[in-house]
Amino acid sequence: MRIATWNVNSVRARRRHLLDWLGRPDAPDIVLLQELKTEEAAFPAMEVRAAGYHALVVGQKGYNGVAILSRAPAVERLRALPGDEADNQARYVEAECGGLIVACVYCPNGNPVGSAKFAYKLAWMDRLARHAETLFATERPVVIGGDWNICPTAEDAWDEKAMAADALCQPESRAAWRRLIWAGWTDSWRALNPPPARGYTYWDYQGGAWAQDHGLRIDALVLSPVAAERLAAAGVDRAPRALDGASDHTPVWCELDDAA
DNA sequence: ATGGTTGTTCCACAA
Repeated sequence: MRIATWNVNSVRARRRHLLDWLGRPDAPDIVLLQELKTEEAAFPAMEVRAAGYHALVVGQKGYNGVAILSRAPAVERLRALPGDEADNQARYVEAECGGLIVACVYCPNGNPVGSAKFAYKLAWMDRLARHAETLFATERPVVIGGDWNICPTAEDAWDEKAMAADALCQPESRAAWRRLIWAGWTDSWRALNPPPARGYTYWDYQGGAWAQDHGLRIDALVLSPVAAERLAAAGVDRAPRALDGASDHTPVWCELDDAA
C-alpha cells in the first residue's frame, strides 16, 4: 500500500499536473492533497474518478482545502479538527480507508511570528496533538499526512540562518512537532533516511530557490506504531516540482507492507 | 532592509 501527500497550491491551477501524476504506473493507492483553494463544487472529481480515484473533499473558496483520494472508497470520519467549533478553515479531513485510519492535514503557516496567525498555528497544533492522542489510543494503523508547515530540525532547512525568523523554524513550532514524536509517532521519511540525508519537499517560488535547491522539508507522512511496523520504503518525488507551472511543493510518499 | 514569485480575489492577502 503506497500513500502520498502533495500540497498542490490550487487544484484548478494544478489539474493537469495532478491528473498526469495520478496516471503514472507507480501512482499511490491513497493521495492526500492540501491547498485546493477551491470549494468542493469546483474540485475536478469526474477527472480524478476517471484516473481511478474516489475523492473526499473539504473545500473552501480561495484558501486552504484538503482532500483524500483513494482507489478504494474512503469512509469519512471527520471533516474538521476537533477542539474549536469557531474554526471554519478547511485544514483537516479524516477517513477510514484500506484498513487504515488516514488523516490529511494542512497545518497553519503562522507567519509572521508574533502575530495572531502565529498564535493560531500553535493553538491548531495543540488541538492536533490532543486529537492524535485519541487516534493513538485506538492501537490501529494510522497515517497523519500533509503539509505540516514545520521544518522539524536544522537538517530539514537549506539554510538555518536564512530561515531563523520564519514561523516554520521557530522553537515553539518545532516543539509542537516533537510533541508528536515523543508521543510515539514515526516521521516515515526521516526514519528511513537519517541525518545527514536531506529530503526537501518545498521550494519557494522566489529567489530561484528550486534551481539552487534552497528547500525545506515540511511535508510528511507520520505513522502510528502498528503502521510504522509495516513501513517498507519512503521517498520524495521531485519530478513534479521541475515542471512548468509547478506547485511550490512536491509529493512525498511511503510504502506500507500488507497487514500480517 | 528590501524584494524576489505565484494563486485567488478584488483593487489586497496569503503563502
